[in-house]
Amino acid sequence: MKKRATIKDVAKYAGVSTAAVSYVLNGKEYRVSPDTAEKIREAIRELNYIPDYSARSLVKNASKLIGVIIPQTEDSKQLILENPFYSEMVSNIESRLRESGYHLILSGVDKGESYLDLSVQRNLDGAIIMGIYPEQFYAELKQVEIPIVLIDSYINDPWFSKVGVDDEYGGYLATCHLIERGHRNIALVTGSIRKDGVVEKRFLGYKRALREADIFYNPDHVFEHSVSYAYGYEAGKTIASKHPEITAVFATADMVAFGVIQGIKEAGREVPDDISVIGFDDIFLSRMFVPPLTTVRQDIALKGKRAAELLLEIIESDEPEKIDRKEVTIPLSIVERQTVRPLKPRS
Amino acid sequence: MKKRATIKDVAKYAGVSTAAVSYVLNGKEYRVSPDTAEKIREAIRELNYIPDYSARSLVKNASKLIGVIIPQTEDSKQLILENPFYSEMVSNIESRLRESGYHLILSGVDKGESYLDLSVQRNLDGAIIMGIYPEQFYAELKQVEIPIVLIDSYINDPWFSKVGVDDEYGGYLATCHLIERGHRNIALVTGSIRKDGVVEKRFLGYKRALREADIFYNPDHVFEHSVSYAYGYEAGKTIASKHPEITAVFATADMVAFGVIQGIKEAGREVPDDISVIGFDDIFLSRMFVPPLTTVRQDIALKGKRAAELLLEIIESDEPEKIDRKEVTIPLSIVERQTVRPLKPRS
DNA sequence: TTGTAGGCGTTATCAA
DNA sequence: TTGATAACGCCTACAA
Repeated sequence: MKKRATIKDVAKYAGVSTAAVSYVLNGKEYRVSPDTAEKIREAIRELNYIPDYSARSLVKNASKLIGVIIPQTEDSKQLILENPFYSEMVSNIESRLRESGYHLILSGVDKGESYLDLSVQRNLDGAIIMGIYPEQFYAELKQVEIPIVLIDSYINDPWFSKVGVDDEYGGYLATCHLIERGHRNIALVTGSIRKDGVVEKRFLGYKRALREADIFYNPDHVFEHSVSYAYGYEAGKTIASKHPEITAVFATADMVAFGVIQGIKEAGREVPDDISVIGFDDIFLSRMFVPPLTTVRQDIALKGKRAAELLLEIIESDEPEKIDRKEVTIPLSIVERQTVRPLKPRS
Repeated sequence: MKKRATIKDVAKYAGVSTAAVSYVLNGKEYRVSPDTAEKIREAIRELNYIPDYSARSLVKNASKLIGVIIPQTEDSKQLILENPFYSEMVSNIESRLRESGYHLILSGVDKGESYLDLSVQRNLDGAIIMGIYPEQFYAELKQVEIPIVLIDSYINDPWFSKVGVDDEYGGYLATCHLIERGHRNIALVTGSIRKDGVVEKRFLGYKRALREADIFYNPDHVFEHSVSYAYGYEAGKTIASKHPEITAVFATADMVAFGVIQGIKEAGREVPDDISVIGFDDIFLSRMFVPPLTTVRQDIALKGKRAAELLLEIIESDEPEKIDRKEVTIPLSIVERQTVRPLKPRS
């Protein structure tokens, strides 16, 4: 195997010192005569020289590596990447990062494990984190002192930048949409309502909408378990078969909504004729679902892109420690498709 | 910011040399007295020492980093990760890799770009590549001389290991399934048929099945463009409205099948009552689609896992150059759900 | 069983 | 404008 060319080889080939080569490599050409610069560039081309980022990372203490963490499945094995919501975001993060010359290490984190290892082993320049983790997890992360942006998190710590949506408002919007169409017995189907999680906020929005409409909040109408198609399916069946009073459901994620609809059909009832369903996220599948899903739309691609940009902004500032942490909120809107129908003609 | 502990700090703290520390770090404890070993371990714990992989990569010439490449969208911006087929695979690759202490750099590669840069910059220990690229791309990759496994590729080069399915057979299976149920006018809806691509093989299988059943192959019945929901939708509409003779379609990917079905419905006809549809892949959505999709199943998770294992096997062998490249083929089977119906009672 | 020292590929300091 | 040379953090002969 022919050894790869190092900076020394280039220097020798061009008849200069390694320092000179390093200069032209790092945009300090002004430190070198145009003549030698050309010779060096020639040598680089000729030898097919490509710098070693490990060596660079060692001396510059910057790896051009960004960590991206996404939640894992319950059994804590696979990434939850199958959820289009995450993959769409990762995809956009990657392209934005690559555009700026950074690479992305994609990883899950085992339950109880810390991300400390990876981030210091690899000398990460920054990290983007999706999902909710134990407090402990964030505490450790802070110690590493690398810039971090949290996606969809309500962790309140000035060290972290955040991008998310107004989940409470989203929940409110969805529920109002249903209420305005005459529904009063509205179920909530959702993943587990953890303190300070997005789901809790959506839940809060749901309750606020009910309250403002003077509808009695009925705990029996909230179906809480996991954000998955499978659970939605279960809940849908239950609702359709055991809760004739329920005429509409708000599912806190599109994937869950799909399950709910399927479950309802399985139980022999129709959407939206018998029961209306509204989702949350507007993943690209929602458009192609049958029937197309009415949902609370957020711009997922934008979310990923903004997260990447926020991070880069901090990393590339002169004083990363000093720069203000930001919080960007992606707008929300209802997109009406075909899973919600007015219960009765408006009076 | 408190500096991170280095091996020197550990050595000093434990009152030994850096060599000793390195020994226990690298499983060569037999070179050290149990006593000092304990002291060292203590120091590591105390100082929260975590080795720097960059430095390690430099001296060991091994980065514990694996590159994973997935195709990009046509506009060559985002990754095609939204396609659940890919995300499911990536997810499984990641978990298998992490299990063995490797990390994954996820990346797309711009049209015309090479992957050379990334792989040598990062000193990748190996790479897993999905999708089809220009010949040139593979040629360059070979030069880097790192172990590589190709997923779903028909590139024929002993340097590359491969994991895939028997696509020709899959296409054959799908088409036979339709023929056996009395269909004779069977459309093929597919991404572009490139030489040596999986799609071409499936196309070949389709033709073989027709031939064996003495059905005339009608080029007007193949709809070839891109593997996307959107194109499937177009094709579905066209088929339903302009080709009354067609009673069944074989879509070469589930995502396309979804589009086809939607298009057919849009044109006012029903699946499977008017037209039967069979897909390919069995992504997890196929189960939850309405109606549940009949399709050619491949175990996507297994595919990712096997790819990772194949790669690790080569990397961790003593003589990576010598080890035999392998080709693993994931089995295929038809899973009958509700989008295909017999055209007429069997005679 | 232990420690010394050279080297991995870069960058950056400091003289020349 | 140049070029030695000392880091960076780690591993591994080689000596002791």
